[in-house]
Amino acid sequence: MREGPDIARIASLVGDPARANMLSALMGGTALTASELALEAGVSLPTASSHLSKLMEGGLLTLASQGRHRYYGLAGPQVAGMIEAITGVAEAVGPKRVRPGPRDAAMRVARVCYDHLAGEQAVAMLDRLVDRNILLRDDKEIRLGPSAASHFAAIGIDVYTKPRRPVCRACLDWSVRRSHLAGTLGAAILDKILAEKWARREKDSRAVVFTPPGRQAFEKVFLG
Amino acid sequence: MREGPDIARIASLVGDPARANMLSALMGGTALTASELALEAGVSLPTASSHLSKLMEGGLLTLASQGRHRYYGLAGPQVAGMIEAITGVAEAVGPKRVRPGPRDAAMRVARVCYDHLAGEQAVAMLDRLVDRNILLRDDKEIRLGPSAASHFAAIGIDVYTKPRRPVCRACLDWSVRRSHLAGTLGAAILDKILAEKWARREKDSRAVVFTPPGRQAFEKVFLG
DNA sequence: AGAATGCTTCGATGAGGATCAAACCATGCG
DNA sequence: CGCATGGTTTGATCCTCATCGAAGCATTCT
Repeated sequence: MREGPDIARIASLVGDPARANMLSALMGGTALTASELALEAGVSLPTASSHLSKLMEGGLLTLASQGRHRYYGLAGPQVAGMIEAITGVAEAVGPKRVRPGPRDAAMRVARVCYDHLAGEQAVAMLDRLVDRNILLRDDKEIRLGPSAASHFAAIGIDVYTKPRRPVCRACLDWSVRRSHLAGTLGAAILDKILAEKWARREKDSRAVVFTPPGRQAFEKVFLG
Repeated sequence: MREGPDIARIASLVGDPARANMLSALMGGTALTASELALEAGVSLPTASSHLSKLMEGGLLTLASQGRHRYYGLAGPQVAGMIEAITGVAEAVGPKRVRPGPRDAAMRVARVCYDHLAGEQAVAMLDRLVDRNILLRDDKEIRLGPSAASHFAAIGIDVYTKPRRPVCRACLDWSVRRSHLAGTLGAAILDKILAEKWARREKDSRAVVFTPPGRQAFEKVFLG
């Protein structure tokens, strides 16, 4: 008999289809209401509510009450990382789909990972930022380079304020299998991309689709 | 309703206590027989056998038949990574144990992670190898440095033969939260440590305990 | 061949948990 | 207020699946 952290408890929380769908939906990064999650999971409201209590009790979700709305979100980056790891195995092990549907293709290029950008574009961006010495990569510990503050300030992102979460973090990309940028800086960049309308979120998907001029602007700023 | 890789299927496989215990046991890296796994999981042999079929069908295990023995092992590094990710969340979310027992302390210093060394010692080792330019770290992609071949050849490890698995890989350490060395080189180094009797495996645990002279030898070779 | 060991399959049992309808709170609106 | 909307709780139903004893294969040892 083994001891230690109760991994079965956590895994079984993810192991129910309804809950798994809810968690996948929340990987989009935006917090959702119980009704929205019920819809995503394809179950009735009471059922969803029951599942949400369990996920809360298990510490996988956070809850923000606003008036009569209650917004559920992932508890943190660690939980998001776990979901990605499980997704990776499911992808590798699951039925090899002959044709990767069009939505999958878009997902590989750019998608939302919790609160930051993932996919080929995100990996390329981090590589380029490191090449230009704006960020310094040393193991998973990504740090700000000397010119980082001025560079990001120029595009309206403040890297000085120090919140609880680290500014930079590496996050292993699910499709590319290399790291992309997470942390508050990664989140701020995604915010910027959406605020500038360089890209829009695909409905009911994590995919992020750049507009032609948006892509140009993005490349100018981050890959230039 | 969501589509995509069936994450619930994978997670529910890990979500049963008996199966979770088996997988945890296999994180030790050595393949085990059905009877050994039944003992680990605290279930009868028929029950264990049933669980093992499910894990096989789910693609989480590999099977090597040798005579009348059937050795079950983890299907690969990706599966091991997933287990570590889940363990991390379970640890973070679970009941904060006031005192980390002595076994936990040993685990933090050095333990087996699938087929290579993990823990503080392993992280320190990788850092030092990178500092000395024996290995080159660039993102998760760790590569051999110019002097790697001769350096490892000197201690009887051949880094030339190219198997299917990559020679070097970074693996995020569960306790230290930084990367340590995985891949065939990581596995070879662990083999060396155990072959030279610098350390021994703690019984029924993933902990690795160095002997005083063994630690000295290890530090001389890898941290020197 | 016969016996012993290692493991899987079969069958029956039982418990946990997913589900939804209906009833029940809570907040916001007119 | 009273009604509507968003959410949770309760209760009853149903079904999956974990469990183990007994029997069945397979491989090795003598």
